[in-house]
Amino acid sequence: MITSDTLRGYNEMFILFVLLSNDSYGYEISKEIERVAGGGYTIKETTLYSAFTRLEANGHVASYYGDETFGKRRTYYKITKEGRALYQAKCREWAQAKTVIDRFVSEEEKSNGSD
Amino acid sequence: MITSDTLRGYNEMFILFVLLSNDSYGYEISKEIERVAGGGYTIKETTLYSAFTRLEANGHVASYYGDETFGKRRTYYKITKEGRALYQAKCREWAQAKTVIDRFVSEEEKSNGSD
DNA sequence: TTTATTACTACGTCTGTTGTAGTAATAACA
DNA sequence: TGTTATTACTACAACAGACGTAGTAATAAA
Repeated sequence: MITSDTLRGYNEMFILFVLLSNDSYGYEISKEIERVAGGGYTIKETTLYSAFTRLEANGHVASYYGDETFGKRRTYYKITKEGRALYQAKCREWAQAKTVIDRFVSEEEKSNGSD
Repeated sequence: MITSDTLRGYNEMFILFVLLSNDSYGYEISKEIERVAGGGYTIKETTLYSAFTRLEANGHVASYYGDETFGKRRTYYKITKEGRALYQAKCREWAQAKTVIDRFVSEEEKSNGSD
C-alpha cells in the first residue's frame, strides 16, 4: 500500500478529478478515490477535509449544503473554473514529474518490471 | 520547472541512484542529478545535505573524507547494502504510485499529451 | 593577514499529512 | 422525554521533508 507522503500534493488532484464528473461530499469522494485508485490507496479522513478547506479557500471548489433527513447535513463540493484549471495544471506537472523520476530508475529495476 | 514538493520523498532515490555508479560528494552529486533529470530539476543545497544526514543516520550511505588540497575537504558518500535495498524499494513504490496517480488523469488530459 | 574558493552546517519556517479526539444534527428507541 | 446510534464533519497539535538565510571550516593565493 502506498503512503500518502509518496503522493504528497496529489490528493487535491484526486479530489478534483472526482468532482469533474459530478458534485459530491466527503464520504462519497473518499470511496470514489479508493475505487479509481483500484484499492491501492485510501485517503485519510483528516487529509480529505483539510484538502477541502484549502481548495475552497483558494476558490478551486465551492460548497453547498445537501438536504439529508438523517444525520448531519452533508456539505457538497462543486469544482469551479479555477479548480478545472488547477486540475489541468496538476496533470501537466505530473507528466513532467513522471518523466524526471523515471530517469532515476536503473535499467536493472526497469527489467524487474514491478509494474 | 518542477518543484521539490512534487517530488517529495524522491530526492533520496535520486541520490542513491547517483551513488550506485560511484562514490561521490555534495556538489558532484547535485550536478549529476541535474544532468540525469535532463535539466528539469535541480536539488537545493540544503535539501541535499539534509538528505545526506538522514541517509547516513539510517545506514543507507556511509561517508569518508577525501584528501583535497584546496578548500575544505570533501565528504564522500558510498551507498551501503541497506541503501541499495532502499533504492530498490523506492523504485517499486514509484512504479505503484505511478499506476495509481495515472488513473486520476482524465482521458481529455491524456490526449492533450504533455509528455 | 586579508581575500577567494570550496564545501559544508545551523537554524528556523513552511506545508501537506495525519493521529486523537470531539462536536453537530437527526432518527430510533425505551 | 431522555438516551443511544448514525452520519458527517471539525479542532488541534505533531511530524517530516523541503528550503531560505546565514554562518563556519579549511585551504591557497595575493
